[in-house]
Amino acid sequence: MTADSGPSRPVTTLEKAVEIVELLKGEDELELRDMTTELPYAKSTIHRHLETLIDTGYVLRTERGYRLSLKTLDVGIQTRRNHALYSVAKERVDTLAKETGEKVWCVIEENGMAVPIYGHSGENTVQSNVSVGEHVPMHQMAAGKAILAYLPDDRVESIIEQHSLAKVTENTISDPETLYEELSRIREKEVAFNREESGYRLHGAGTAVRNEEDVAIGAISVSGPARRLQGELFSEELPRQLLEIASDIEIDLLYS
Amino acid sequence: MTADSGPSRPVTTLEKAVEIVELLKGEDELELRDMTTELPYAKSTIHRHLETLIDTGYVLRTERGYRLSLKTLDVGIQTRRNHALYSVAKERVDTLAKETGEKVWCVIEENGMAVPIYGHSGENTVQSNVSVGEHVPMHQMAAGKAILAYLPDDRVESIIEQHSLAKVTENTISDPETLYEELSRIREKEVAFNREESGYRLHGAGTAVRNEEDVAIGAISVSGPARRLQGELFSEELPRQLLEIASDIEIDLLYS
DNA sequence: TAAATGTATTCGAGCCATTCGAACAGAAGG
DNA sequence: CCTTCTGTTCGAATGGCTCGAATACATTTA
Repeated sequence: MTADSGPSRPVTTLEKAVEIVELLKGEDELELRDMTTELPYAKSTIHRHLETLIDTGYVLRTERGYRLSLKTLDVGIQTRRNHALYSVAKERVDTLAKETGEKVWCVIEENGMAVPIYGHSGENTVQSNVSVGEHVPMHQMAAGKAILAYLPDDRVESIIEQHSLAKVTENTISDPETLYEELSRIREKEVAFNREESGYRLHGAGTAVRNEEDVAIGAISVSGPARRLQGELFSEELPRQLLEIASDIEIDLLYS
Repeated sequence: MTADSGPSRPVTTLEKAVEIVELLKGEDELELRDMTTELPYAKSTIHRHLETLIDTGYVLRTERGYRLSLKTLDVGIQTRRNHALYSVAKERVDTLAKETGEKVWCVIEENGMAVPIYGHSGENTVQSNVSVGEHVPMHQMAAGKAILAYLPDDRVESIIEQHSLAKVTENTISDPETLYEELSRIREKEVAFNREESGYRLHGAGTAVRNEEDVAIGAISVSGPARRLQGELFSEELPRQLLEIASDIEIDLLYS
């Protein structure tokens, strides 16, 4: 464990509030009672926290409980908008989705996790296994692997260490050695592939978007049914389109 | 002032944390120094809060400061997904945007404010003056007025009292009497119109989505350039489409 | 290179706010 | 009407938050 174990003197009151918010996040609404059973704090303590959260506008009182307000959505959307990659990638993602007919994602890395910050569906898009804002293990996505391929070695190591390589399908890379080989293969072609590694019947391809130092700041990926994403389209056509869009975005980022 | 002035004994530590988050929300990134000048707390206090927020994953340390992480986006998106209206309205909004070629919104009310929770652009959509998650005064939007028209009188009164009727253009309704007249007119036609009331050159039309007790739980609206949204299309065709979609959504909500 | 300036981070001590538990109120159900 | 369950209020105590000062670190200036 080389990872930092956090601040020496955390603000425990704030930690409690975060626990409450994360509890509410999972459910449509919760009663005070439910929270007292889930959290090791006195009923009155949680109640007072909730009152404060209501006062600040982040929690709403419903007929039979409490839920998070859409002020959380406002914060999230603003945070996304503040990302350099988002604004320049958005329209290009849209057009690529139209061209390919498949789901196109813009993904960034955060705390060692892959986070889709924007997605656009094409004409034929099927239900996908990720959604905006979700934090997904890097090695399970084409975009995540593409980013890993262009991160400093020590970062890659610490990410693997921190969140081990969980298997979700037969094809998921769960061995560090295999992953390292995969990453150098990705660097060769500049494209990462996902062949049913995140879910059955689903394929994906992604390319990193890099800064002036050649370090990944995100990735663009296309995902869809394995049945459609195969053959030359998958291994040649899509990569070409992805490399083009990534290059365009890189240029936009440099000169804006 | 009939509004509650908040809890008698708020958790001030939590309030401080919220202030920090809201400060970060506005900017791409902030240094600790900036925050000490903006907030009346000791440098070490803010520092300790930030450390805790980093530990929980909601704040990231950048090269030269701090910013909110995309965990906030995750929370916001989840909150939206938990909304009953969102999931049923989404696809219908998409199709209406395709049909009309204009921007279509799904809006709900929260704390007396109109909040667009989902928007889909059509073929000809122009840049709009609101975005997802933003909290907008009810009287400035077609959707907001449509919702107000189907809220209990006392709620409407308290909303007007709480957030007064700010003018943003010549046409914005800023007088309560005029607004009440407008609301009864909306109830007659079941459709609300916005004629350059939220921004110049922009028109909009919206209809409320109501529950079994005929109380608004949200609204669907179409907005676009005044030049296009006019004449019979604006006053007849769009309202017909909106009423249909709203009715469909109401049925979906009742039987699901 | 060193000094100087401006940051961030650590730490001790005091005191205030948080926390708890218990008591109260209010709703729901039998 | 009583019982049970959930939410709300309140006093007291103590433990954690806050502050300010001191330290460490980075960046600029002479």
